[in-house]
Amino acid sequence: MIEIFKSLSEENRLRIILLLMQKEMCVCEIETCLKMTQSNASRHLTDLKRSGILESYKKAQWSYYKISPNFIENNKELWEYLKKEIRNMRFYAKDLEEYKKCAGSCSVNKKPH
Amino acid sequence: MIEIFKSLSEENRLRIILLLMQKEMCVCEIETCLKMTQSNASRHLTDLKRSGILESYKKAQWSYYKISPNFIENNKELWEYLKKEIRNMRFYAKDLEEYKKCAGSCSVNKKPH
DNA sequence: TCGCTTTATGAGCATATACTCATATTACTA
DNA sequence: TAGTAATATGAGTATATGCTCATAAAGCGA
Repeated sequence: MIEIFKSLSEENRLRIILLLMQKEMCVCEIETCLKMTQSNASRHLTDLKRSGILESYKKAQWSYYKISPNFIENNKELWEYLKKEIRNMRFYAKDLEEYKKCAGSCSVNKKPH
Repeated sequence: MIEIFKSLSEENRLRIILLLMQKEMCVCEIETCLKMTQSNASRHLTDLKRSGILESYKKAQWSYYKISPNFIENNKELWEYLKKEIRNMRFYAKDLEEYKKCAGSCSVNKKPH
């Protein structure tokens, strides 16, 4: 439980969670949306994964991260609390706005096929 | 919310919360129960109060701390989660044991009256 | 009043955390 | 095959955190 609370007590990690509440994303999308360095995004994602809040899988050269269904299942009250309270965070509106603009900015979405 | 999570992500502060779930206590009782220095206990209590989790009042030379009813009211899901999950902490049984032994150890309870 | 108890807090230290830059690895693509 | 994109991670730095010892303030009681 302490590891979970520790992960949740950092603004940039909560911002990542807000994005992933919309849909799963790869590192470079998150990095772009939140305007953070690749290194920093990757480290926060690793942290959130280690505490069990996120899961990830690889597909070609991309690492996709998403909220862990297992986490939600095992931490129902906390998850409800988080969903409700994250709306009061100062980054909420701005980051959701940014999400709409930049989701799909990753080059995987730009290929003509 | 971040301040709350930050307060909750430290073992000694969770141990204090466990004690205060039983009943309100003064600093020196907590200090004795948890075998921590007076300074350390006081600082953790100040932290928990600042994040809104605890309230305190003074009575003679004692400062009594308790879980803030307001906090519980405003953070219902989180509180339920905490009550449930704190049972799984490694300090749970031991500290409750200690609580039974040392609650009331404070000199205010030793007066003849 | 004087000494004791309780509490809060300043100072200092060791460790943890968040961040950046640089680099290695892996996978795709021209 | 060479180059590009995406990702993870080592190294280094600045700041935050948790702890202790020492001290100050406030209240009680002999």
